[in-house]
Amino acid sequence: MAANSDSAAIDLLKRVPVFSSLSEQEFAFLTAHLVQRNFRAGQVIFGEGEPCAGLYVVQTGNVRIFKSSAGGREQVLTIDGPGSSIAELPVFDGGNYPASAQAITDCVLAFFSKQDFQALCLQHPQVALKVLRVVGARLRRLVGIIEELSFTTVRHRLIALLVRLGKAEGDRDGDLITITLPVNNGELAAQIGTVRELVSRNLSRLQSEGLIQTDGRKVVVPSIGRLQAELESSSG
Amino acid sequence: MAANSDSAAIDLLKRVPVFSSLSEQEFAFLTAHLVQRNFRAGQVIFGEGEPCAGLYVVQTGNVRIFKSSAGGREQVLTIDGPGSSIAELPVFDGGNYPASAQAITDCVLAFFSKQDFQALCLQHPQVALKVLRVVGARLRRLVGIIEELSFTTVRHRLIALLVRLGKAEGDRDGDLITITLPVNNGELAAQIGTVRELVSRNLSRLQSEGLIQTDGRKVVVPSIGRLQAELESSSG
DNA sequence: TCGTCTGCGTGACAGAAGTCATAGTCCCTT
DNA sequence: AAGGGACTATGACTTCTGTCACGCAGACGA
Repeated sequence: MAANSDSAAIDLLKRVPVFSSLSEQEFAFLTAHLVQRNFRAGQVIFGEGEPCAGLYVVQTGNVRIFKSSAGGREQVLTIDGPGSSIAELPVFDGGNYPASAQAITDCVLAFFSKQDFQALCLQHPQVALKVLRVVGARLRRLVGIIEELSFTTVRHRLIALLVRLGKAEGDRDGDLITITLPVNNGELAAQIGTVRELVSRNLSRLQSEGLIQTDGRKVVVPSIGRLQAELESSSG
Repeated sequence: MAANSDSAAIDLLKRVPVFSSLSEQEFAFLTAHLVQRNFRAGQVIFGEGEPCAGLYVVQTGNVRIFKSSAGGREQVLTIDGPGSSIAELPVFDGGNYPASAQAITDCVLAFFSKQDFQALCLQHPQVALKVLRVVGARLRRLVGIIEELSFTTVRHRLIALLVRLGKAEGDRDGDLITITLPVNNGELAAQIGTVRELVSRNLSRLQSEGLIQTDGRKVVVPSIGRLQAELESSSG
């Protein structure tokens, strides 16, 4: 688990957006300073409020970043896969982690200490600009979540999620799109800011309206156009 | 309204966090490249979805950044005063403005083109790090909004706002704190993600519970401790 | 094969949120 | 003094949201 010069790991780092402009020597610096850490599915990587030790890059697996409430509910902020960096921000503003991170699947993460990464940014301003670009995308996502929470209903957010899933990873067969929900209803709820029961109810209702057909975690969308049309009709 | 070397303006720029590490010469570069723009109260500075031309620094007045919904509702993301930079992010990720900006009071803003500012960051990595710090704070605020929207009620958010206002700008007189609400109910509603009527109703309810006394836009808080205690009791 | 565990679907309900309509107040202008 | 405009308060109502409780089905290990 210490410094690692495995060439596959280096290849992956080269494909990480934040590092993509570095030279070979600079990678040498990077790989000399990173630490690989493994996490089991479900394991907590860091918790909200903990002091920020450094930055992680996902090498294998998926990680979710989320807030949890006193009452036990969770709100997912983002799910990151291989190549994504996480916790870029607290590295720079010196504060604690603003949310918790948890491994969804078994994961391998590369860890860089705060100091090393700041030094890298000072020596290679390009890296800082790349980080800013990544952070920009993150901010856009957060603004999007705020917009949805503030203006729309659970139904709307669920449809939006289905449409997104359908376009990103649905199996297309003519007009039909078949989605295999990657997670259970409780997790879907955390992703759209509600509870398990409402996800279940709204899926049922969408089915009774003929907008989807469900079979366990398979969701068949007869017409993604009709589904999407629902999004416009209900914007409060 | 073209390049301006007014010394008061320069003094203010020196106090802007993002620029605080620059030397005199670097300020010369800055001031040679900035453009001052004036806005009237209520005027739109840029609209959501417009291409991003550059970055602004608030010199005088207050600016609000907000999302608006199809149904005419608004959700305020942040209110920025003198010394704050706005729209730092779309400068780097190349995308459009993710939200709209509007002058609350009459304003003077300094404008830097995207190109100039990126050049500045490449030459002075310190600036990029400062921007990252500022952006970190912004991201924390957004996460806080998401948390409130996702987990709490209008009542809770209103109380939180009152507590914040009370601590930041309330007139203290023994245990009593008197707040003068800076804006009307509609704007308060936009700041906590709801509508005018609910702000009105909840203020009434808080008064009937003895937690506040209202008189127009004056709000007297007999015990901020009791008010704050309400925040803990209702976290869903 | 039998418990046990996890996840799913639903009914019943309480409270919260939002909409619409109405009436009152204050202030400014004419 | 009268009228208009902006803001506020409130009642009536609908819809949405979240909670609790329960029953059911499939998976899995003992």
